[in-house]
Amino acid sequence: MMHGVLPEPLLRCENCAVRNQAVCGAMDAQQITRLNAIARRRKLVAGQTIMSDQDKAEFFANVVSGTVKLTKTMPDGRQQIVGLLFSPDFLGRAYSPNNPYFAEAATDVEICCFPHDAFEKLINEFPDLQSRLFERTLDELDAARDWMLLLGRKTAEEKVSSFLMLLARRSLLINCAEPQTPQPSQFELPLTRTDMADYLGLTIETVSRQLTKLKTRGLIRIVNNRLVQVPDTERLAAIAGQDSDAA
Amino acid sequence: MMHGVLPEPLLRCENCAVRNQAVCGAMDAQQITRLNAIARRRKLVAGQTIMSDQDKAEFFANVVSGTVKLTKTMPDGRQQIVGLLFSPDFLGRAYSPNNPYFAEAATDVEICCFPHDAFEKLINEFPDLQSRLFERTLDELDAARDWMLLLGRKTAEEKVSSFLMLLARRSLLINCAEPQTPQPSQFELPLTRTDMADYLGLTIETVSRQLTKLKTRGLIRIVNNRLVQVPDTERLAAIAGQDSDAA
DNA sequence: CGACATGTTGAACCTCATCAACCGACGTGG
DNA sequence: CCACGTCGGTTGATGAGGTTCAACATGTCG
Repeated sequence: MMHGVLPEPLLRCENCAVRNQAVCGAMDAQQITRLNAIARRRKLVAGQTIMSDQDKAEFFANVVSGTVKLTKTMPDGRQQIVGLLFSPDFLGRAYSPNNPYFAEAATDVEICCFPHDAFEKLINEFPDLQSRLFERTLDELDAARDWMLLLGRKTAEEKVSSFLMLLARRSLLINCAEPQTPQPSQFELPLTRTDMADYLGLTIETVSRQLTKLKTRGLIRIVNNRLVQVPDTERLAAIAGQDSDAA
Repeated sequence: MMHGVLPEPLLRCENCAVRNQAVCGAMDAQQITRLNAIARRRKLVAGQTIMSDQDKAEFFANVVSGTVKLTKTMPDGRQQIVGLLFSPDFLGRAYSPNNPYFAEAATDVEICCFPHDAFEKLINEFPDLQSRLFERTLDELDAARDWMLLLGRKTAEEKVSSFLMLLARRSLLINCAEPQTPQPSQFELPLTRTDMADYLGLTIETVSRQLTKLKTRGLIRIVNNRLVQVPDTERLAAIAGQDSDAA
Protein backbone atom coordinates (compact mmCIF):
# COMPACT_ATOMS: atom_id res chain seq x y z
CA MET A 1 0.00 0.00 0.00
CA MET A 2 1.36 3.41 -0.96
CA HIS A 3 -1.44 5.32 0.64
CA GLY A 4 -0.40 4.99 4.22
CA VAL A 5 2.80 6.98 3.74
CA LEU A 6 1.41 9.78 1.62
CA PRO A 7 0.59 13.04 3.34
CA GLU A 8 -3.12 13.76 3.62
CA PRO A 9 -3.56 16.12 0.65
CA LEU A 10 -2.01 13.59 -1.72
CA LEU A 11 -4.51 10.90 -0.75
CA ARG A 12 -6.50 11.72 -3.85
CA CYS A 13 -9.78 10.09 -4.69
CA GLU A 14 -8.52 8.93 -8.07
CA ASN A 15 -5.96 6.73 -6.34
CA CYS A 16 -8.31 5.50 -3.66
CA ALA A 17 -8.19 1.81 -2.85
CA VAL A 18 -11.95 1.42 -2.86
CA ARG A 19 -12.62 3.50 -5.93
CA ASN A 20 -14.69 1.63 -8.55
CA GLN A 21 -16.34 -0.22 -5.71
CA ALA A 22 -17.57 2.63 -3.58
CA VAL A 23 -20.28 5.10 -4.46
CA CYS A 24 -17.68 7.18 -6.27
CA GLY A 25 -17.15 4.36 -8.76
CA ALA A 26 -19.65 5.78 -11.20
CA MET A 27 -18.10 9.22 -11.33
CA ASP A 28 -16.00 10.61 -14.15
CA ALA A 29 -12.79 12.60 -13.82
CA GLN A 30 -14.50 15.92 -13.36
CA GLN A 31 -16.82 14.63 -10.70
CA ILE A 32 -14.01 12.91 -8.90
CA THR A 33 -12.18 16.18 -8.71
CA ARG A 34 -15.18 17.74 -7.04
CA LEU A 35 -15.48 14.83 -4.68
CA ASN A 36 -11.83 15.00 -3.83
CA ALA A 37 -12.25 18.59 -2.77
CA ILE A 38 -14.68 17.70 -0.03
CA ALA A 39 -13.45 14.24 1.00
CA ARG A 40 -11.42 13.74 4.14
CA ARG A 41 -9.86 10.54 5.47
CA ARG A 42 -10.21 9.56 9.08
CA LYS A 43 -8.69 6.72 11.06
CA LEU A 44 -10.45 5.29 14.06
CA VAL A 45 -9.44 2.70 16.60
CA ALA A 46 -11.72 -0.13 17.65
CA GLY A 47 -14.48 1.00 19.97
CA GLN A 48 -14.48 4.60 18.84
CA THR A 49 -17.83 6.25 18.14
CA ILE A 50 -18.38 7.42 14.57
CA MET A 51 -21.91 8.76 14.76
CA SER A 52 -24.21 8.95 17.73
CA ASP A 53 -27.92 8.36 17.50
CA GLN A 54 -28.33 11.28 19.87
CA ASP A 55 -27.24 14.10 17.60
CA LYS A 56 -27.47 14.78 13.88
CA ALA A 57 -24.95 13.27 11.51
CA GLU A 58 -22.54 15.87 10.19
CA PHE A 59 -21.20 13.71 7.41
CA PHE A 60 -21.53 10.76 5.10
CA ALA A 61 -18.69 8.32 4.76
CA ASN A 62 -17.34 5.39 2.82
CA VAL A 63 -15.73 2.60 4.78
CA VAL A 64 -12.23 2.15 3.37
CA SER A 65 -11.02 -0.59 5.70
CA GLY A 66 -12.18 -2.29 8.86
CA THR A 67 -15.66 -3.03 10.15
CA VAL A 68 -18.28 -0.60 11.41
CA LYS A 69 -21.25 -1.73 13.50
CA LEU A 70 -24.62 -0.01 13.66
CA THR A 71 -26.41 -0.63 16.93
CA LYS A 72 -29.73 0.09 18.57
CA THR A 73 -30.06 0.13 22.32
CA MET A 74 -33.10 -0.12 24.56
CA PRO A 75 -33.51 2.08 27.63
CA ASP A 76 -32.53 -0.81 29.92
CA GLY A 77 -29.34 -1.50 27.99
CA ARG A 78 -30.31 -4.41 25.77
CA GLN A 79 -28.49 -4.01 22.50
CA GLN A 80 -28.86 -5.20 18.94
CA ILE A 81 -26.44 -4.74 16.08
CA VAL A 82 -28.66 -3.86 13.11
CA GLY A 83 -25.98 -3.62 10.47
CA LEU A 84 -22.34 -4.34 9.75
CA LEU A 85 -20.44 -2.19 7.27
CA PHE A 86 -17.38 -3.52 5.47
CA SER A 87 -14.93 -2.11 3.00
CA PRO A 88 -16.80 -0.37 0.21
CA ASP A 89 -19.98 0.20 2.21
CA PHE A 90 -21.51 3.57 2.71
CA LEU A 91 -22.41 5.16 6.02
CA GLY A 92 -25.09 7.75 6.55
CA ARG A 93 -28.55 8.60 5.41
CA ALA A 94 -29.56 11.01 2.69
CA TYR A 95 -32.56 13.36 2.92
CA SER A 96 -32.59 13.40 6.66
CA PRO A 97 -29.89 14.62 9.03
CA ASN A 98 -31.29 12.37 11.73
CA ASN A 99 -29.46 9.17 12.25
CA PRO A 100 -31.36 6.52 14.19
CA TYR A 101 -28.34 4.29 14.79
CA PHE A 102 -25.24 4.37 16.85
CA ALA A 103 -22.24 3.82 14.56
CA GLU A 104 -19.08 2.50 16.16
CA ALA A 105 -15.79 1.08 14.94
CA ALA A 106 -15.84 -2.67 15.58
CA THR A 107 -12.22 -3.00 14.49
CA ASP A 108 -9.71 -0.33 13.64
CA VAL A 109 -11.35 1.52 10.81
CA GLU A 110 -10.50 3.90 8.04
CA ILE A 111 -13.28 5.97 6.55
CA CYS A 112 -13.59 8.65 3.92
CA CYS A 113 -15.88 11.45 5.08
CA PHE A 114 -17.97 13.89 3.09
CA PRO A 115 -19.60 16.88 4.79
CA HIS A 116 -23.36 16.59 4.72
CA ASP A 117 -24.26 19.71 2.78
CA ALA A 118 -21.53 19.50 0.16
CA PHE A 119 -22.26 15.87 -0.53
CA GLU A 120 -25.99 16.42 -0.87
CA LYS A 121 -25.25 19.08 -3.44
CA LEU A 122 -23.21 16.54 -5.37
CA ILE A 123 -26.05 14.03 -5.16
CA ASN A 124 -28.45 16.51 -6.69
CA GLU A 125 -26.03 17.36 -9.45
CA PHE A 126 -25.14 13.81 -10.42
CA PRO A 127 -28.11 11.49 -10.72
CA ASP A 128 -25.74 8.56 -11.21
CA LEU A 129 -24.49 9.10 -7.71
CA GLN A 130 -27.99 9.03 -6.35
CA SER A 131 -28.76 5.85 -8.26
CA ARG A 132 -25.72 4.19 -6.78
CA LEU A 133 -26.66 5.18 -3.27
CA PHE A 134 -30.17 3.97 -3.93
CA GLU A 135 -28.95 0.59 -5.12
CA ARG A 136 -26.75 0.22 -2.08
CA THR A 137 -29.64 1.08 0.18
CA LEU A 138 -31.76 -1.58 -1.48
CA ASP A 139 -28.99 -4.09 -0.87
CA GLU A 140 -28.85 -3.07 2.75
CA LEU A 141 -32.59 -3.52 3.01
CA ASP A 142 -32.30 -7.03 1.59
CA ALA A 143 -29.54 -7.82 4.05
CA ALA A 144 -31.58 -6.46 6.95
CA ARG A 145 -34.51 -8.64 5.99
CA ASP A 146 -32.35 -11.70 5.63
CA TRP A 147 -31.20 -10.98 9.13
CA MET A 148 -34.79 -10.66 10.32
CA LEU A 149 -35.33 -14.25 9.25
CA LEU A 150 -32.23 -15.25 11.17
CA LEU A 151 -33.23 -13.36 14.31
CA GLY A 152 -36.83 -14.49 14.27
CA ARG A 153 -36.61 -18.09 13.19
CA LYS A 154 -33.14 -19.60 13.41
CA THR A 155 -31.66 -21.62 16.27
CA ALA A 156 -28.49 -20.58 18.06
CA GLU A 157 -26.47 -23.08 16.06
CA GLU A 158 -27.89 -21.81 12.79
CA LYS A 159 -27.31 -18.22 13.82
CA VAL A 160 -23.66 -18.70 14.62
CA SER A 161 -23.11 -20.79 11.50
CA SER A 162 -24.86 -18.19 9.36
CA PHE A 163 -22.60 -15.49 10.70
CA LEU A 164 -19.52 -17.55 10.00
CA MET A 165 -20.80 -18.25 6.48
CA LEU A 166 -21.31 -14.54 5.94
CA LEU A 167 -17.64 -13.98 6.69
CA ALA A 168 -16.53 -17.06 4.77
CA ARG A 169 -18.34 -15.93 1.63
CA ARG A 170 -16.92 -12.47 2.00
CA SER A 171 -13.38 -13.71 2.31
CA LEU A 172 -13.77 -16.04 -0.67
CA LEU A 173 -15.20 -13.19 -2.68
CA ILE A 174 -12.26 -10.94 -1.84
CA ASN A 175 -9.48 -13.45 -2.30
CA CYS A 176 -10.41 -15.26 -5.44
CA ALA A 177 -13.15 -14.12 -7.78
CA GLU A 178 -14.63 -17.56 -8.32
CA PRO A 179 -18.07 -17.91 -6.84
CA GLN A 180 -17.91 -21.62 -6.10
CA THR A 181 -18.55 -22.36 -2.47
CA PRO A 182 -17.16 -25.86 -1.86
CA GLN A 183 -13.76 -24.37 -1.10
CA PRO A 184 -12.16 -24.02 2.30
CA SER A 185 -12.05 -20.55 3.71
CA GLN A 186 -10.15 -18.61 6.35
CA PHE A 187 -10.88 -15.24 7.89
CA GLU A 188 -10.59 -12.99 10.92
CA LEU A 189 -13.61 -12.46 13.11
CA PRO A 190 -14.28 -8.71 13.01
CA LEU A 191 -16.35 -8.87 16.19
CA THR A 192 -15.80 -9.79 19.81
CA ARG A 193 -18.03 -12.46 21.33
CA THR A 194 -20.10 -9.72 22.89
CA ASP A 195 -20.64 -8.10 19.51
CA MET A 196 -21.44 -11.43 17.89
CA ALA A 197 -24.07 -11.99 20.56
CA ASP A 198 -25.52 -8.54 19.93
CA TYR A 199 -25.59 -9.23 16.21
CA LEU A 200 -27.24 -12.63 16.53
CA GLY A 201 -29.68 -11.92 19.32
CA LEU A 202 -27.94 -14.29 21.74
CA THR A 203 -25.77 -14.13 24.85
CA ILE A 204 -21.99 -14.38 24.79
CA GLU A 205 -22.18 -17.71 26.59
CA THR A 206 -24.39 -19.23 23.93
CA VAL A 207 -22.15 -17.90 21.17
CA SER A 208 -19.10 -19.35 22.88
CA ARG A 209 -20.78 -22.72 23.38
CA GLN A 210 -21.94 -22.94 19.79
CA LEU A 211 -18.47 -22.08 18.55
CA THR A 212 -16.86 -24.82 20.61
CA LYS A 213 -19.54 -27.23 19.45
CA LEU A 214 -18.78 -26.43 15.83
CA LYS A 215 -15.08 -26.76 16.61
CA THR A 216 -15.56 -30.15 18.27
CA ARG A 217 -17.53 -31.40 15.31
CA GLY A 218 -14.68 -30.40 13.03
CA LEU A 219 -16.76 -27.88 11.13
CA ILE A 220 -14.47 -25.01 11.97
CA ARG A 221 -11.00 -24.55 13.37
CA ILE A 222 -10.30 -21.70 15.77
CA VAL A 223 -6.73 -20.53 15.66
CA ASN A 224 -6.40 -17.27 17.55
CA ASN A 225 -9.86 -16.78 19.06
CA ARG A 226 -10.11 -14.43 16.12
CA LEU A 227 -8.78 -16.38 13.16
CA VAL A 228 -11.21 -19.02 11.92
CA GLN A 229 -10.84 -21.70 9.27
CA VAL A 230 -13.75 -23.40 7.55
CA PRO A 231 -12.57 -26.59 5.86
CA ASP A 232 -15.89 -27.27 4.12
CA THR A 233 -18.11 -24.26 3.52
CA GLU A 234 -20.89 -26.37 2.00
CA ARG A 235 -21.23 -28.37 5.15
CA LEU A 236 -21.33 -25.25 7.30
CA ALA A 237 -23.86 -23.64 4.95
CA ALA A 238 -26.11 -26.66 5.37
CA ILE A 239 -26.01 -26.24 9.14
CA ALA A 240 -26.67 -22.53 8.77
CA GLY A 241 -29.98 -23.59 7.26
CA GLN A 242 -29.69 -21.72 4.01
CA ASP A 243 -29.71 -22.48 0.34
CA SER A 244 -26.14 -22.37 -0.88
CA ASP A 245 -26.70 -18.94 -2.44
CA ALA A 246 -28.57 -17.03 0.26
CA ALA A 247 -26.89 -14.58 2.59
CA MET B 1 -65.81 6.65 -1.90
CA MET B 2 -66.58 7.40 -5.53
CA HIS B 3 -63.87 5.19 -6.89
CA GLY B 4 -65.39 1.84 -6.29
CA VAL B 5 -68.31 2.42 -8.62
CA LEU B 6 -66.40 4.05 -11.44
CA PRO B 7 -65.47 1.93 -14.44
CA GLU B 8 -61.75 1.18 -14.66
CA PRO B 9 -60.69 3.77 -17.29
CA LEU B 10 -62.17 6.58 -15.21
CA LEU B 11 -60.15 5.66 -12.16
CA ARG B 12 -57.71 8.41 -13.03
CA CYS B 13 -54.55 9.02 -11.07
CA GLU B 14 -55.47 12.63 -10.42
CA ASN B 15 -58.47 11.48 -8.41
CA CYS B 16 -56.67 8.69 -6.62
CA ALA B 17 -57.32 8.33 -2.92
CA VAL B 18 -53.66 7.93 -2.05
CA ARG B 19 -52.34 10.65 -4.32
CA ASN B 20 -50.18 13.19 -2.46
CA GLN B 21 -49.15 10.41 -0.16
CA ALA B 22 -47.87 7.80 -2.57
CA VAL B 23 -44.79 8.09 -4.76
CA CYS B 24 -46.87 9.95 -7.32
CA GLY B 25 -47.42 12.77 -4.85
CA ALA B 26 -44.45 14.71 -6.15
CA MET B 27 -45.52 14.65 -9.77
CA ASP B 28 -47.06 17.51 -11.69
CA ALA B 29 -50.04 17.34 -14.04
CA GLN B 30 -48.03 16.31 -17.05
CA GLN B 31 -46.25 13.53 -15.21
CA ILE B 32 -49.47 12.31 -13.70
CA THR B 33 -50.92 11.96 -17.16
CA ARG B 34 -48.01 9.77 -18.14
CA LEU B 35 -48.37 7.74 -15.01
CA ASN B 36 -52.06 7.34 -15.55
CA ALA B 37 -51.40 5.84 -18.95
CA ILE B 38 -49.45 2.94 -17.51
CA ALA B 39 -51.20 2.47 -14.15
CA ARG B 40 -53.67 -0.30 -13.60
CA ARG B 41 -55.78 -1.08 -10.53
CA ARG B 42 -56.01 -4.59 -9.16
CA LYS B 43 -58.12 -6.04 -6.39
CA LEU B 44 -56.94 -9.04 -4.44
CA VAL B 45 -58.58 -11.12 -1.77
CA ALA B 46 -56.81 -12.11 1.44
CA GLY B 47 -54.28 -14.86 0.92
CA GLN B 48 -53.67 -14.15 -2.74
CA THR B 49 -50.10 -14.05 -4.01
CA ILE B 50 -48.95 -10.74 -5.43
CA MET B 51 -45.34 -11.51 -6.29
CA SER B 52 -43.45 -14.73 -5.87
CA ASP B 53 -39.82 -14.87 -4.79
CA GLN B 54 -39.38 -17.58 -7.41
CA ASP B 55 -39.80 -15.53 -10.56
CA LYS B 56 -39.01 -11.97 -11.56
CA ALA B 57 -41.37 -9.17 -10.65
CA GLU B 58 -43.25 -7.88 -13.67
CA PHE B 59 -44.47 -4.72 -12.00
CA PHE B 60 -44.20 -2.15 -9.27
CA ALA B 61 -47.23 -1.21 -7.26
CA ASN B 62 -48.66 1.19 -4.73
CA VAL B 63 -50.83 -0.21 -1.99
CA VAL B 64 -54.14 1.66 -2.15
CA SER B 65 -55.96 -0.19 0.60
CA GLY B 66 -55.46 -3.25 2.76
CA THR B 67 -52.28 -4.86 4.07
CA VAL B 68 -49.57 -6.69 2.14
CA LYS B 69 -47.06 -8.96 3.85
CA LEU B 70 -43.57 -9.73 2.63
CA THR B 71 -42.32 -13.11 3.80
CA LYS B 72 -39.19 -15.20 3.69
CA THR B 73 -39.38 -18.96 4.06
CA MET B 74 -36.71 -21.51 4.95
CA PRO B 75 -36.45 -24.84 3.12
CA ASP B 76 -38.06 -26.63 6.08
CA GLY B 77 -41.03 -24.27 6.15
CA ARG B 78 -40.12 -21.87 8.92
CA GLN B 79 -41.42 -18.46 7.97
CA GLN B 80 -40.72 -14.86 8.82
CA ILE B 81 -42.65 -11.80 7.77
CA VAL B 82 -39.99 -9.25 6.91
CA GLY B 83 -42.24 -6.34 6.06
CA LEU B 84 -45.80 -5.11 6.21
CA LEU B 85 -47.09 -2.69 3.59
CA PHE B 86 -50.01 -0.39 4.33
CA SER B 87 -51.92 2.15 2.36
CA PRO B 88 -49.53 4.52 0.63
CA ASP B 89 -46.59 2.08 0.68
CA PHE B 90 -44.75 1.02 -2.40
CA LEU B 91 -44.11 -2.52 -3.52
CA GLY B 92 -41.25 -3.65 -5.69
CA ARG B 93 -37.60 -3.04 -6.15
CA ALA B 94 -35.92 -0.76 -8.66
CA TYR B 95 -32.72 -1.63 -10.54
CA SER B 96 -33.19 -5.34 -10.23
CA PRO B 97 -36.02 -7.47 -11.56
CA ASN B 98 -35.27 -10.06 -8.90
CA ASN B 99 -37.52 -10.00 -5.93
CA PRO B 100 -36.21 -11.82 -2.87
CA TYR B 101 -39.53 -11.81 -1.01
CA PHE B 102 -42.86 -13.46 -1.31
CA ALA B 103 -45.57 -10.78 -1.39
CA GLU B 104 -49.04 -11.82 -0.34
CA ALA B 105 -52.28 -10.06 0.49
CA ALA B 106 -52.77 -10.27 4.27
CA THR B 107 -56.23 -8.74 4.01
CA ASP B 108 -58.29 -7.90 0.96
CA VAL B 109 -56.06 -5.51 -0.92
CA GLU B 110 -56.26 -2.94 -3.65
CA ILE B 111 -53.08 -2.05 -5.49
CA CYS B 112 -52.11 0.20 -8.33
CA CYS B 113 -49.68 -1.54 -10.69
CA PHE B 114 -47.06 -0.10 -13.02
CA PRO B 115 -45.33 -2.30 -15.58
CA HIS B 116 -41.66 -2.64 -14.81
CA ASP B 117 -40.14 -1.20 -17.96
CA ALA B 118 -42.50 1.74 -18.37
CA PHE B 119 -42.12 2.73 -14.75
CA GLU B 120 -38.33 2.56 -14.84
CA LYS B 121 -38.41 4.88 -17.82
CA LEU B 122 -40.46 7.32 -15.76
CA ILE B 123 -38.01 7.06 -12.90
CA ASN B 124 -35.15 8.02 -15.16
CA GLU B 125 -37.06 10.95 -16.59
CA PHE B 126 -38.23 12.39 -13.30
CA PRO B 127 -35.52 12.60 -10.66
CA ASP B 128 -38.13 13.67 -8.12
CA LEU B 129 -39.78 10.33 -8.49
CA GLN B 130 -36.52 8.58 -7.82
CA SER B 131 -35.88 10.71 -4.76
CA ARG B 132 -39.29 9.82 -3.39
CA LEU B 133 -38.70 6.14 -3.89
CA PHE B 134 -35.30 6.50 -2.30
CA GLU B 135 -36.74 8.20 0.76
CA ARG B 136 -39.37 5.51 1.13
CA THR B 137 -36.72 2.84 0.87
CA LEU B 138 -34.72 4.52 3.62
CA ASP B 139 -37.81 4.54 5.80
CA GLU B 140 -38.32 0.86 5.12
CA LEU B 141 -34.73 0.22 6.09
CA ASP B 142 -35.24 2.05 9.37
CA ALA B 143 -38.38 0.04 10.03
CA ALA B 144 -36.60 -3.22 9.24
CA ARG B 145 -33.85 -2.36 11.68
CA ASP B 146 -36.29 -1.41 14.39
CA TRP B 147 -37.81 -4.81 13.87
CA MET B 148 -34.40 -6.44 14.15
CA LEU B 149 -34.16 -5.03 17.66
CA LEU B 150 -37.58 -6.44 18.42
CA LEU B 151 -36.79 -9.88 17.00
CA GLY B 152 -33.39 -10.15 18.60
CA ARG B 153 -33.88 -8.63 22.01
CA LYS B 154 -37.50 -8.25 23.07
CA THR B 155 -39.57 -10.65 25.14
CA ALA B 156 -42.81 -12.16 23.87
CA GLU B 157 -44.83 -9.66 25.86
CA GLU B 158 -42.83 -6.75 24.48
CA LYS B 159 -43.12 -8.11 20.95
CA VAL B 160 -46.89 -8.40 21.02
CA SER B 161 -47.25 -5.02 22.70
CA SER B 162 -44.93 -3.43 20.14
CA PHE B 163 -47.02 -4.80 17.31
CA LEU B 164 -50.21 -3.49 18.87
CA MET B 165 -48.56 -0.12 19.38
CA LEU B 166 -47.55 -0.07 15.73
CA LEU B 167 -51.19 -0.44 14.78
CA ALA B 168 -52.41 1.94 17.46
CA ARG B 169 -50.08 4.68 16.27
CA ARG B 170 -51.11 4.10 12.71
CA SER B 171 -54.79 4.35 13.51
CA LEU B 172 -54.29 7.50 15.55
CA LEU B 173 -52.27 8.99 12.72
CA ILE B 174 -54.98 8.24 10.21
CA ASN B 175 -57.98 9.30 12.25
CA CYS B 176 -56.85 12.52 13.83
CA ALA B 177 -53.72 14.38 12.89
CA GLU B 178 -52.63 15.09 16.44
CA PRO B 179 -49.45 13.35 17.41
CA GLN B 180 -50.18 13.06 21.12
CA THR B 181 -50.06 9.49 22.31
CA PRO B 182 -51.95 9.42 25.61
CA GLN B 183 -55.22 8.90 23.75
CA PRO B 184 -57.21 5.69 23.52
CA SER B 185 -57.08 3.91 20.21
CA GLN B 186 -59.08 1.31 18.32
CA PHE B 187 -58.16 -0.67 15.23
CA GLU B 188 -58.58 -3.90 13.28
CA LEU B 189 -55.83 -6.47 13.39
CA PRO B 190 -54.72 -6.86 9.77
CA LEU B 191 -53.10 -10.22 10.52
CA THR B 192 -54.21 -13.63 11.72
CA ARG B 193 -52.53 -15.09 14.80
CA THR B 194 -50.39 -17.18 12.51
CA ASP B 195 -49.23 -14.09 10.66
CA MET B 196 -48.63 -12.21 13.88
CA ALA B 197 -46.47 -15.10 15.04
CA ASP B 198 -44.53 -15.04 11.77
CA TYR B 199 -44.06 -11.31 12.09
CA LEU B 200 -42.90 -11.42 15.70
CA GLY B 201 -40.76 -14.54 15.60
CA LEU B 202 -43.08 -16.45 17.94
CA THR B 203 -45.60 -19.29 17.80
CA ILE B 204 -49.33 -18.75 17.54
CA GLU B 205 -49.79 -20.16 21.03
CA THR B 206 -47.44 -17.62 22.56
CA VAL B 207 -49.13 -14.78 20.69
CA SER B 208 -52.51 -15.93 21.91
CA ARG B 209 -51.33 -16.25 25.50
CA GLN B 210 -49.75 -12.80 25.50
CA LEU B 211 -52.91 -11.28 24.09
CA THR B 212 -55.08 -12.79 26.78
CA LYS B 213 -52.56 -11.70 29.39
CA LEU B 214 -52.75 -8.11 28.13
CA LYS B 215 -56.52 -8.40 28.06
CA THR B 216 -56.67 -9.72 31.63
CA ARG B 217 -54.48 -6.89 32.81
CA GLY B 218 -56.89 -4.43 31.21
CA LEU B 219 -54.29 -3.08 28.80
CA ILE B 220 -56.32 -3.98 25.77
CA ARG B 221 -59.87 -5.00 24.99
CA ILE B 222 -60.51 -7.60 22.34
CA VAL B 223 -63.87 -7.20 20.70
CA ASN B 224 -64.06 -9.40 17.62
CA ASN B 225 -60.79 -11.35 17.75
CA ARG B 226 -59.89 -8.78 15.15
CA LEU B 227 -61.05 -5.49 16.62
CA VAL B 228 -58.80 -4.23 19.41
CA GLN B 229 -59.13 -1.27 21.75
CA VAL B 230 -56.25 0.28 23.64
CA PRO B 231 -57.58 2.45 26.46
CA ASP B 232 -54.17 3.87 27.39
CA THR B 233 -51.54 3.84 24.66
CA GLU B 234 -48.87 5.25 26.93
CA ARG B 235 -49.17 2.34 29.29
CA LEU B 236 -48.98 -0.15 26.45
CA ALA B 237 -46.00 1.67 24.94
CA ALA B 238 -44.20 1.34 28.26
CA ILE B 239 -44.74 -2.40 28.22
CA ALA B 240 -43.60 -2.55 24.60
CA GLY B 241 -40.26 -1.35 25.93
CA GLN B 242 -39.87 1.67 23.73
CA ASP B 243 -39.44 5.38 24.10
CA SER B 244 -42.77 7.00 23.38
CA ASP B 245 -41.64 8.06 19.91
CA ALA B 246 -39.94 4.94 18.54
CA ALA B 247 -41.63 2.52 16.18
C1' DC C 1 -76.62 -28.16 11.49
C1' DG C 2 -72.10 -29.93 10.59
C1' DA C 3 -67.53 -29.03 8.83
C1' DC C 4 -63.49 -26.54 8.63
C1' DA C 5 -60.57 -22.89 9.77
C1' DT C 6 -59.07 -20.03 13.40
C1' DG C 7 -58.10 -19.22 18.04
C1' DT C 8 -57.49 -20.65 23.11
C1' DT C 9 -55.87 -23.25 26.94
C1' DG C 10 -53.19 -26.85 29.37
C1' DA C 11 -49.08 -29.83 30.40
C1' DA C 12 -44.52 -31.37 29.37
C1' DC C 13 -40.35 -30.44 27.44
C1' DC C 14 -36.27 -28.00 25.70
C1' DT C 15 -33.49 -24.39 24.20
C1' DC C 16 -31.26 -20.67 25.66
C1' DA C 17 -30.55 -17.12 29.46
C1' DT C 18 -28.75 -16.39 33.89
C1' DC C 19 -25.50 -16.68 37.50
C1' DA C 20 -21.09 -17.96 38.81
C1' DA C 21 -16.47 -19.70 38.65
C1' DC C 22 -12.46 -19.98 36.11
C1' DC C 23 -8.75 -19.19 32.54
C1' DG C 24 -5.29 -16.68 29.91
C1' DA C 25 -3.52 -12.36 28.06
C1' DC C 26 -2.33 -7.84 28.89
C1' DG C 27 -0.98 -3.61 31.19
C1' DT C 28 0.10 -1.04 35.37
C1' DG C 29 2.32 0.09 39.33
C1' DG C 30 4.73 -1.12 43.56
C1' DC D 1 10.03 -8.82 38.76
C1' DC D 2 5.73 -10.13 40.50
C1' DA D 3 1.15 -8.84 42.35
C1' DC D 4 -2.91 -6.96 40.84
C1' DG D 5 -6.93 -5.64 38.23
C1' DT D 6 -9.16 -5.76 33.89
C1' DC D 7 -10.84 -7.57 29.77
C1' DG D 8 -12.26 -11.12 26.69
C1' DG D 9 -13.42 -15.76 26.53
C1' DT D 10 -14.79 -20.54 28.26
C1' DT D 11 -17.28 -23.83 30.98
C1' DG D 12 -20.71 -25.55 34.38
C1' DA D 13 -25.21 -25.65 37.01
C1' DT D 14 -29.69 -24.05 37.24
C1' DG D 15 -34.00 -22.17 35.80
C1' DA D 16 -37.25 -19.45 33.08
C1' DG D 17 -39.41 -18.26 28.85
C1' DG D 18 -41.17 -20.04 24.95
C1' DT D 19 -41.97 -24.22 22.05
C1' DT D 20 -44.29 -28.40 21.26
C1' DC D 21 -48.02 -31.50 21.42
C1' DA D 22 -52.69 -32.09 22.33
C1' DA D 23 -57.37 -31.07 23.43
C1' DC D 24 -60.86 -27.92 23.31
C1' DA D 25 -63.56 -23.58 22.09
C1' DT D 26 -65.26 -20.38 18.82
C1' DG D 27 -66.62 -18.55 14.58
C1' DT D 28 -67.94 -18.80 9.89
C1' DC D 29 -69.95 -20.61 5.78
C1' DG D 30 -71.94 -23.97 3.03
